[in-house]
Amino acid sequence: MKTSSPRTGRKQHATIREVAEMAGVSQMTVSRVLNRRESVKESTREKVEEAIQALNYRPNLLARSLAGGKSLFIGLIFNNPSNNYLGELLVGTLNRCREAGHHLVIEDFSTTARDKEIDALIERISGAGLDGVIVAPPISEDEAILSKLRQAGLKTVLIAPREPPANGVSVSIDDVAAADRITQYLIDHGHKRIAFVIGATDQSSSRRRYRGFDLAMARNGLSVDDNLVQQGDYTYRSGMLAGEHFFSLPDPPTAVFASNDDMAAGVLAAAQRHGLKVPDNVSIVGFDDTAIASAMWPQLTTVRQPIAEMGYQAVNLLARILSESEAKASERNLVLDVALVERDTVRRR
Amino acid sequence: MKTSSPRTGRKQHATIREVAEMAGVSQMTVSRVLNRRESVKESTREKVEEAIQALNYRPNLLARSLAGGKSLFIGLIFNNPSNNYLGELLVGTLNRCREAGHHLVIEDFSTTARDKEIDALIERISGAGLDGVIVAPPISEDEAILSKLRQAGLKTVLIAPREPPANGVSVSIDDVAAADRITQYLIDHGHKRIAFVIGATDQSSSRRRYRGFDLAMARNGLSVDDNLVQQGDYTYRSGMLAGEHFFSLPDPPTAVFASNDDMAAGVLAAAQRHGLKVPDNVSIVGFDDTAIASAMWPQLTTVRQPIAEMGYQAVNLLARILSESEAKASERNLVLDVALVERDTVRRR
DNA sequence: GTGAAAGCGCTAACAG
DNA sequence: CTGTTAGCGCTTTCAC
Repeated sequence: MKTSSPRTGRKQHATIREVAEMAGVSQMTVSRVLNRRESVKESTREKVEEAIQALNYRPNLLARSLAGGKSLFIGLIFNNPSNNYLGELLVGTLNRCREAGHHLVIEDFSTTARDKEIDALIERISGAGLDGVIVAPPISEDEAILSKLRQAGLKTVLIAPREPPANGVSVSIDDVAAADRITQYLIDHGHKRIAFVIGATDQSSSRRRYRGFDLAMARNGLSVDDNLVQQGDYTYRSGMLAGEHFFSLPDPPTAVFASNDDMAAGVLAAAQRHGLKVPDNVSIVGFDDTAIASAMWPQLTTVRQPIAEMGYQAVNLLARILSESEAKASERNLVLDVALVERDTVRRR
Repeated sequence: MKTSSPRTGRKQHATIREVAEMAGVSQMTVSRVLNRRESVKESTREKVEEAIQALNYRPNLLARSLAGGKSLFIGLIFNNPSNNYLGELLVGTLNRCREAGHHLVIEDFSTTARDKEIDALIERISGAGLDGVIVAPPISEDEAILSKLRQAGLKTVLIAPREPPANGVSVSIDDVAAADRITQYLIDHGHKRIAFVIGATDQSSSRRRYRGFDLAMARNGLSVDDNLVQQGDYTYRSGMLAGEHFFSLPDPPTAVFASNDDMAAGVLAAAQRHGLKVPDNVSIVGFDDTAIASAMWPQLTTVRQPIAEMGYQAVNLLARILSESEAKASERNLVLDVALVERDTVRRR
């Protein structure tokens, strides 16, 4: 890179000074209209805006941040670059960072298994002069790492953590409400014998999703047959096993709600092996809307988290707690709504 | 954000000036040791380095970029935030950007279908003052968009394009070599009757992967039975159909190579429906190592692209062509190696 | 309402 | 080998 001037485009970029000259005002005035601040006479504002147009002026973010003295350096900690999550999370996070003039520093904790490595990584990020960090799942459920982060004195925002942290800040979805909602969707489609596959016992979301299912059933006066609830572990295989069980029953369910998409795909495979057509003979829904949901056939009706939005909000939250003198426990645990994704695995009964 | 000072950490960050004072030298000297440039007397260098340590000094990237006048603004164009690709691509890209002090501006072309929208987006990014753009697949195969980008005068680097662009710059993998390699892997495991599922006809990678398969078979003196080559379209369903065909044959294959993971999953489903155990009775391999490859059971042996690395190199390439006066057609099309991911769907025969 | 001056933290260019 | 002088493009502070 031997470029001699910044932002080397084909045309040298206009600066605030040129705009000021052209409009016959001071840089300060231009800056004020840029930041839509306080009093600027309507007529001068117009002149300035014309000049901006004419010069195709764009403020230089670097200079702005440097002079302004705001502009945070935010770390994003994750542990699996091929996670479906990550792309979207980065999109939302990056977008907000750009808007607000912050800088995102990504930190890959993938290889982290042993304590020593964790320590090294934490050392690295706390030495990097980051203002705060956003922690993506599943690290946001990893108490070992979280506590070390806290010890290092880093401000953190957790994405979809196990529990809204007592004294922390997080953004998550309401698993209970989401599970309730998709169960209700099944019920609204005339299903009464609905089976459920529970997620991994070591993840808190499993319990919450089960609770949501239970709630919806109860509210509709539907009983939950013990035979129609199977323990899974969020893997395809466990879903398949659960399906085998359901479809071998003398009175099989007309619909199955699996706590994630992988298990739903497993249930589907089992159904097909039993000669059952989906959705004609049995309806299936999942949770998460990961890649497999649209890769399988028929495509899965499921529920999706607003992941990009979560990243976006996480940046906001972090910026807020960083600027607050501390305290103010309000709105520290943001809960976002999910969306129902209707595809091809549910049929009215 | 009402922070009054930049990089608001708990401790105010040290500046180059403080380091200079502490070491009893000028800022320039500190800057020189920071940039490990030219001649600095060993003894002064040491003094400076001590001061840096003592103050826990980190250079401010913003200031560096602003003063240095380098620092590019790079756009990354993609069209599917939940693409498996994207997370990793962003990781590599972002990492290199940070190292080099560049800035990444992400551009989502997801909703882009009609010409008008494309125009609007292109307008937006060419107005944004970007120095250049990196184009992720599958947009990198979209001639309509590519030509408009070119028209707008934007410098581009294509990731995994249809063909190495005649007059462009790209980073890709060698599909032929990769397909050849995994076919050879199957052959090395004693397979002779190997079936192949071709990818979508409208994607160039399909042809290349087929060629690689063919090459390996020919080199090993193995014939390719017409009955053992089926046309697919990169979907799960098409893989399943191909599998149905293969396993209904009087003399079914002992191994199947599907041109992507989704189709491989479909083949697996067909095998299981035919009562065939994988990998005991039949081996299966895929291509891409997307999420489904480790979600299915047994987990899929496949081939994986070094996606993060591709992003990293794309930034390098872009920076290079931006600084070159133009010309210099060498090394404009970087081809990276793939990795074989051995999992549980291949058995020695 | 608007402007002038003084930097943000760093590096380039030229002296010495 | 090292220091001085000028900024990078913007915002802040404080006058007017």
